[in-house]
Amino acid sequence: MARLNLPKKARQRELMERLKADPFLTDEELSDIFHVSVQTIRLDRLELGIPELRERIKSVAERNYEKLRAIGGQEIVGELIEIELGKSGISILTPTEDMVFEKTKIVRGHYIYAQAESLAIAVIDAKVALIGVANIKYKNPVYLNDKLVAKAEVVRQRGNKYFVWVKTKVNYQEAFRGKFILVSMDDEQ
Amino acid sequence: MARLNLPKKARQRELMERLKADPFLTDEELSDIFHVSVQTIRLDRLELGIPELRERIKSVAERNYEKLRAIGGQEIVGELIEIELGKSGISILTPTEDMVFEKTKIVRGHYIYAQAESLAIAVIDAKVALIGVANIKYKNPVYLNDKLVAKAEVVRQRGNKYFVWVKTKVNYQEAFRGKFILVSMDDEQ
DNA sequence: CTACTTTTAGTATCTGGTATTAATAATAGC
DNA sequence: GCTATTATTAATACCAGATACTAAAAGTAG
Repeated sequence: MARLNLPKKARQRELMERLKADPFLTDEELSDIFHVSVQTIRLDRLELGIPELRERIKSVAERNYEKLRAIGGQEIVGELIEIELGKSGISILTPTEDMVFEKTKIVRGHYIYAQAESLAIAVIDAKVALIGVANIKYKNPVYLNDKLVAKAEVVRQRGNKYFVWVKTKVNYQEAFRGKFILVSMDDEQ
Repeated sequence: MARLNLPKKARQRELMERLKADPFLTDEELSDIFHVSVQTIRLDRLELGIPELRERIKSVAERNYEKLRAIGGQEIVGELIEIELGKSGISILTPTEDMVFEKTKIVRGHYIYAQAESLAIAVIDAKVALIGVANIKYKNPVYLNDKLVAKAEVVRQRGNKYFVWVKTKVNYQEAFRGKFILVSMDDEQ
């Protein structure tokens, strides 16, 4: 057999990329792809510090389990660091790689929006609240690793309608502001 | 030893819930929790049709690999089904369990927003676009499994500014509308 | 006490590895 | 050409977390 293929370094580069694209490949599948023995693949992984299949899968699972919390399932996007129910609240969100546009590293608007919206909902002292109308301005682009500090204030309440202002700052500079009108859906009318 | 604990049925119910909450538990850890032997746990899993740890982790990893595409890393939230660059576009999003409030099953606003925003960006025929100002109205609550049809139209263009209206309908009824002002950041000014 | 269900134990086997040692093949140096 | 070095393959022992199967023991109901 011998190696009919790539020299070591090139193979290892390829290997890294392959696994980045698809972390679900076993050593055996990889050995087929590169036409080398399984042992060679293992040696390569060892040199490159790439963990075994199961660990890779596990870390994908765990990472995404957290991501769920970040944007998906949880009640609030960002970390709630202060709250006075019915009055005001502050939350912090540090955008990660997956929240930005690849080319520009500018944070996708809906993450900023999501932080603001969920903060607005959190400060309302009611069982369930729902957005009615939102009026929004994005002032400045926000970049990867900028720290988004959102501050919400309830400015008016009329019946089951709440008017909440949320201002988000990056380095004390306003990056976003939004006016949310929330409708409480408490069972006691 | 014997069983100092739950009868079979109750244990199996508990087991299901435990694994739902934390799919990373091994049979051995479970046998500790319930004070039964590993074999009993395996029998339970067999009866309940719950796959082994590795399969569970794998499915979490795979599922969330897709979810990443849904809200996180990808360029567009929802499925782009028609597009005329610079003019209009339509996208469809069917909200899943993880996009709704647990109690009410109402879709969290930022998913509706994200669909609209990303559609607005998609219709602009420019390398990178960024939200300037958005003016938004949520007309009606949207529920789990409702089919969100978002339609975007470029209504005006001035220099590198684009005005895009996005209307989202559920069952031909308007559920959301938003006005987006996008700023193109093309390198050819 | 017997019949049946539930639980536990034990053994063989599987996958996808780690870790280690040793042999073989390829390539470079001179 | 021969040797030193590097790269590759092979072989073996071991591990976690299982499946699949058989059998025994414990518990429970009639």
